[in-house]
Amino acid sequence: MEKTRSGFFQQVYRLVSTIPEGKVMTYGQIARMLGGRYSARLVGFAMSSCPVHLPAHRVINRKGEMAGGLIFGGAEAQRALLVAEGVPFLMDGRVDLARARHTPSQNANSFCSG
DNA sequence: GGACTGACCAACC
DNA sequence: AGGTTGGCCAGTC
Repeated sequence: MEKTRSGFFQQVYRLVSTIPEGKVMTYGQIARMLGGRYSARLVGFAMSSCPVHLPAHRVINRKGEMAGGLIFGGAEAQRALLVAEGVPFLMDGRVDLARARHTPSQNANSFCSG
């Protein structure tokens, strides 16, 4: 009955929903943290679905770029949201994963018990 | 009911 | 050092 077992997507949504402001996560990191390195594709696809109001704008690719979620209105809007939250960017216009990368304490269930 | 598609990443050579 | 391929899950026609 654990939602976490309902599906890989649920795990992604759960993890993404725990990303604080001013922080971002990469598909690979989420995928690897969930178990598979090849699952990155699912993470990206999970965002594409965006069935719920998830901070998908805080999820970007490995290079720090954004796919321009068709849900936000475009990569520009996507980046605007991150900038508004205070996410550090590089001169190239990419997210500074070096500082914006969010690293959960291997336990993103901080709200699970709550 | 079956096959294709879809915001990617990392190992292999 | 770079180019190519494999792989995961869910939704849709």
